[in-house]
Amino acid sequence: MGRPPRKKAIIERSALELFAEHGIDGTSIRMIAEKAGVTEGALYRHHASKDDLVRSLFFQYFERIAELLAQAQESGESVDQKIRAMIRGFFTFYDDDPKGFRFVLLVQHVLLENVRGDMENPVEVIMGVLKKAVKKGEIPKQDVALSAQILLGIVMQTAIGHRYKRVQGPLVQHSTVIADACLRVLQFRGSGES
Amino acid sequence: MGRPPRKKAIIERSALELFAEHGIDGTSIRMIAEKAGVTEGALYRHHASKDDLVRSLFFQYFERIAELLAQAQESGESVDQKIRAMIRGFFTFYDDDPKGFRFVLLVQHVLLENVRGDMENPVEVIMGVLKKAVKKGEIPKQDVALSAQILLGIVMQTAIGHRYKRVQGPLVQHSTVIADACLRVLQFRGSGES
Amino acid sequence: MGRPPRKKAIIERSALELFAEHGIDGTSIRMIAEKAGVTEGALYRHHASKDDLVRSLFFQYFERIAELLAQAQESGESVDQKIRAMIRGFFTFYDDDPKGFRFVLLVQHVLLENVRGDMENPVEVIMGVLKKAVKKGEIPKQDVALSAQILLGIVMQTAIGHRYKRVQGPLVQHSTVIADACLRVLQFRGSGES
Amino acid sequence: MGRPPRKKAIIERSALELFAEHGIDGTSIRMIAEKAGVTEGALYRHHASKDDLVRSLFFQYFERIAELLAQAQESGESVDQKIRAMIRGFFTFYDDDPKGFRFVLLVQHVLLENVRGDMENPVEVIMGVLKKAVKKGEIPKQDVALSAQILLGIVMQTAIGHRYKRVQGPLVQHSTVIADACLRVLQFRGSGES
DNA sequence: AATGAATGAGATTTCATTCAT
DNA sequence: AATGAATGAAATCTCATTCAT
Repeated sequence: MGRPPRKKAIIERSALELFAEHGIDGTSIRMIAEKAGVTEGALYRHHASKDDLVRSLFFQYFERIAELLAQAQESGESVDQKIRAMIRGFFTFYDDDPKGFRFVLLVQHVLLENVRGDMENPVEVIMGVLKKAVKKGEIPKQDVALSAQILLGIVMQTAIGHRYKRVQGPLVQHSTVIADACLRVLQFRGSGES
Repeated sequence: MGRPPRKKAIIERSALELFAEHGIDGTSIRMIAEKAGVTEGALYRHHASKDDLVRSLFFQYFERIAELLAQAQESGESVDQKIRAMIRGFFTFYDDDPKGFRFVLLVQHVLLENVRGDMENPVEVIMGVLKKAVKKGEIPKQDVALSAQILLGIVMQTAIGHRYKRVQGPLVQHSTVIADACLRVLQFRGSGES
Repeated sequence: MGRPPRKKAIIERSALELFAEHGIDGTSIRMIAEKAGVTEGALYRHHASKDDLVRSLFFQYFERIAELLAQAQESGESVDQKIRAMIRGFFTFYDDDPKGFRFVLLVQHVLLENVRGDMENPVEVIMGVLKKAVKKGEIPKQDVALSAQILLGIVMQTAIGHRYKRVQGPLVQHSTVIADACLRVLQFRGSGES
Repeated sequence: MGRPPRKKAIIERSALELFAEHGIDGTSIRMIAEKAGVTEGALYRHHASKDDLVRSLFFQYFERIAELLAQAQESGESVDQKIRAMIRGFFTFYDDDPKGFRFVLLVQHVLLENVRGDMENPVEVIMGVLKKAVKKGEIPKQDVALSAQILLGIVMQTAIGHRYKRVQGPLVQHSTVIADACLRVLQFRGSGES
């Protein structure tokens, strides 16, 4: 069996960390090669181009996040359970790999437009949850597209705030507070707080 | 005595728009000069470097936004009035100059760390409002730093969603809905919505 | 009467000092203008170009040095008197204006080729003195061109050594020692030392 | 495994010759690349910058000259033998590679200050020889630092004079005359010239 | 599978000089 | 007489990519 993609994984991780720290354009092929302990040419055995490397990394993460949300969502019955599970899942992901998160944050603006319609997509997953909740009467009728954006904003900004030291400690610790805020936004009146 | 610097404003606006559209690294000095109708060298009379140009533009906007929030905040008596005024102000700013907003969004991650402590700072303004509201008993005791991040996230993501066509129409139209959501997050029980 | 060439002199002195410190190419028109307290354009009222400025400064010094040597030479009767006077004169010049000397040192290689045959020329002055001394039998027959180079080398290197702190104190203090060395080179057996 | 760096030596020699002819600032990277038959970028594989290239070339020569003098010095017993050998060695070096010499002459003023204390240094070698000669009583007590400068000046200026056609023929031909002059400067009374 | 020298295109920046004011 | 904005040309350097070894 051997371990064929050893170098490939090292290269990708090196690239990711450099991208997260210096940005895409601030990271040269040479920097990646150096950090990965290979030469510049070797990179092209695994990826057709720098652009291809970035894309590949982005979609890996993008899919992983969408999947994570989808699974979390399935794990709960009611909206509040689903939302809580999703937020916990997302924050755990952040705590495990903050550099990965920062990378996604950086390239989202460039690459979101390339996301194919048929791909698992975090925003779509959230909207799906909200639509079902409205239909089931768990939350009042509302502009679910807008609500989904708001939830996304809350979660993302919490993570960004963490990066700039405005939010302290592991993010999972804040899961409940954040989830509560989200549910208030959605006007969920459940077993909730209050 | 020398010629008046007719081109400075044009250069800055051209730069801003290109930065907003193609990103900082995606915009070359040549592109800016071309769009502004000057030669590349002309740029360096007004700004020491590309970096300096970016910085200067960012801080212009940064201060303008902080000021806008500070003024809006003063215009209201109660938290809810303040919050509503701030959001309306911010969304109006966005509607007037979406490119400016997009630019700020792009560079914030690079430049936020350079913000001096003595500068007007949007996050500080928001936190100030929240602290006072807690003290006055308008909203329950809470982690105001975290709450400020949440509000910021809600507002920013709404604007981002607008850019990616997930939120439609002028943003001011959504002021009330968004403000309501923010107030629910803060657990404000006022003259509130229904 | 007035004082018309006030600015011109300031500009030239500023240029000279900057050239001496940073070299010709290392000194920009802007630097000179700044140091002289005028604007870039103003420079072109007094000198047609940067090149012209450099040339003009060089020939001013070049002639002054040649003249200085010529006068010193005339002040003495015998070779040794002439040589001693020339060296004392040259070192006094250096002590009075080391920056001027450094400037001349810098540009000599570029400009020596442009020296016109009819100009007063330090090397020619020295050679004239030597030729006459040979004719008068004060010193033995020798390759006066080569001897002139040697004398020049001794004097110049003493000045260079001063700049690099290998030779200490005002250069005039070393006049006698250096002149003695030069006379030994020329095999002058006069009232000489020992 | 990669291609051997066939062009490195060619680049360095091309650079040296252009520097010698047009000066450092008068030589552009493009000129060097063109002369060497490579593209501009190729230069940066072997040297981090133009400055680095200049430095590297200078120290190569600087060390070679210091070594040459050190060896010549060891080859002789008495001062006069040492001095004669050093001058012969130096002039041979000049005759073999006048462009290299001219290059060293050009940059010495810029780079001498960067010479590390632990490097072989021509001036130190000369001073060492003189100190020992004084101690052995071969030459009278004197300011050896100043004497070393004088010897250096004599030798250097001879070479400069050669470049400006004031001294003719291969320099080695003048070794004896120059060495004699140097020994007279030092007041060496040996088997000397009559 | 991998190396790293070399390419080719482009980026930022500098600067002597000109010229409208 | 002077200003300083703007030009135009060039300089240094970077970098994704290719390819001989």
